[in-house]
Amino acid sequence: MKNEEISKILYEIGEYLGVKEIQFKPRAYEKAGYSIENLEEEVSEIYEKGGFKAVEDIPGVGVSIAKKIEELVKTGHLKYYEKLKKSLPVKIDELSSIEGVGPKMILKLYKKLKVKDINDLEKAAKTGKIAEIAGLGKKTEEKILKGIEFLRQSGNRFLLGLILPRVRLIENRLRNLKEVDRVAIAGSIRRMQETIGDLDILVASKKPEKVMDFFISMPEIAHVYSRGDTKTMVRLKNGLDADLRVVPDRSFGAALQYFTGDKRHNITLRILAGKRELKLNEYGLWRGKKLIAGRTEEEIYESLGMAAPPPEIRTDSGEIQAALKNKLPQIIDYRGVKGDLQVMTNWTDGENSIEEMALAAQETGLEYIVITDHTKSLAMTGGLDEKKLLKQIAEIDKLNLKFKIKNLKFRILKGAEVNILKDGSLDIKDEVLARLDVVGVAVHSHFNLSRNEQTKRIVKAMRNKNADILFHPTGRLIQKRAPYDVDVEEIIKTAKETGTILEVDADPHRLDLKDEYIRKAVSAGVKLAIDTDAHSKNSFHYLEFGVAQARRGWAKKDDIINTRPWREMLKLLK
DNA sequence: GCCGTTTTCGGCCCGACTGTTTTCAGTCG
Repeated sequence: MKNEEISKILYEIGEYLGVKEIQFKPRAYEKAGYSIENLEEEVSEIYEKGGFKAVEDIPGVGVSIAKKIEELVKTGHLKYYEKLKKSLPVKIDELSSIEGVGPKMILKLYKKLKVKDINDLEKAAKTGKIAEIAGLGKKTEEKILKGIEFLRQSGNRFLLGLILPRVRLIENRLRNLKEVDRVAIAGSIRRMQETIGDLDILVASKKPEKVMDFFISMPEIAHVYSRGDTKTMVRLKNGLDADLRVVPDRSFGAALQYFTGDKRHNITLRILAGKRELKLNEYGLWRGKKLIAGRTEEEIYESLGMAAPPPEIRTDSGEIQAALKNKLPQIIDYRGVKGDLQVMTNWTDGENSIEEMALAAQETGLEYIVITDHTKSLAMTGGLDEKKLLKQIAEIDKLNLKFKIKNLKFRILKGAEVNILKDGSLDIKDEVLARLDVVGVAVHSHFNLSRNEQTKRIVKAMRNKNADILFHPTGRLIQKRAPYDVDVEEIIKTAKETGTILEVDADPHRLDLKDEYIRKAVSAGVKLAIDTDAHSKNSFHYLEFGVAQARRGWAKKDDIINTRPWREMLKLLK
């Protein structure tokens, strides 16, 4: 049984216990579920290797939950869970995913109307039965119907890369408003998560009514859920929910800290404050009624005895402890990347010529790019064979000469995105690969091999003495395609052993490697490259998302090879 | 049910908004 399934069951148990109005246990199960969801290793493997004790060592898992996990791993099911489901036969995860529907309402709806799932709920709402229940009303009924509709049409989250330009537009518009003293985007966007659920905007102002008026009159607004002087919630036309909070300037830092999250980070921080007889809320850090800090985030963290961890790593996974010991990692800076090691051109499936790509890269501040068109077995892109590759090498030599004459300080390096065949061999001859500056290798077919076969295949490719970088190592497309089944631990091990670089693909649809694997690779001493995988001259700004991904994986400048000038970068390759 | 540089027992984040039960419970973030 996979971690994903185990954590889902633990979450569900938490929800059942919540509906049954049992105290504190729901959060214990939720915590354990979260912990397991974010484990790098499979619980089944942990159990196999270290037994019951090792499972109990997982944070948030004690004797009781460890026993349940043991039963799940051993038998594939859990009697306790089955019993809960029988005692309250409702699709609890389904119902609680509806906006406005919580444990209390689920219980009421089941007791009065025998509502078991979304379809029952929709029927009950449409026939006006919900409004008849004491404590509920017409508006609740409407809200439920709206919630169901939303869940059906756009239940998923938004890709950060697709939403960020629009968000910055709104941010700048607010910044230019004279009633606005300070503005910031908080939440998952500030943490630069791969996908975001909603938009949290924070404003410091002495005239909140004016700010709210302006906000709800913006052209992007589709619907206003609620409007207050401190908090307004809206739905944007693109389907994104947005919250605007207005706070006094003296509380701006506290609010920014609070709304940036994530939730676990904040809970741990508040408990820490409590232990020092302080109270932390979105208005500040307090000793009794005395405001200790609140104007800036920095002064809040400082008053708690630490530097502020970068938002990207605020996940309560060691950053607070590191900060308390003054050992926060110096993670890579957003301007730290000097070159792009995966760039496509119109020689295959890119839109622009080599020269156009080079000039566009230079405009965004890069010092060099590697041209990495596809190779011959990727027929749909018109992949290059040995002969064409040699021709491209000659073309790049010419362009570099041209740049030199023009006194342009920019270097185009020669490379390829070489296709890994089913058996792990490469589709370009070694003697031609040897003439390239950078050889990227990648899987583009046979995604459905068994874990063992897929891992062996990729490991074999990595062992090729010309294979410098493994591009988009797990092949996932966020919200579209799951990663292929591969043992990433083994890939990391092989990377270390062979000196193969692992890529952090910055394309917002890929962001591959994932943050947890980046952290793992970094701590194993494996070097990484952040590449845009650009197929057009307009895609170099993807670098930001790649850097964000690397930051979330605690990667430092030194861990990323293309933070170096190109000559030094090349020295780190095989 | 979990956890501990206050604790192996006694705690568990906390404030805003809505709807409805006119003084507050439920939900959310």
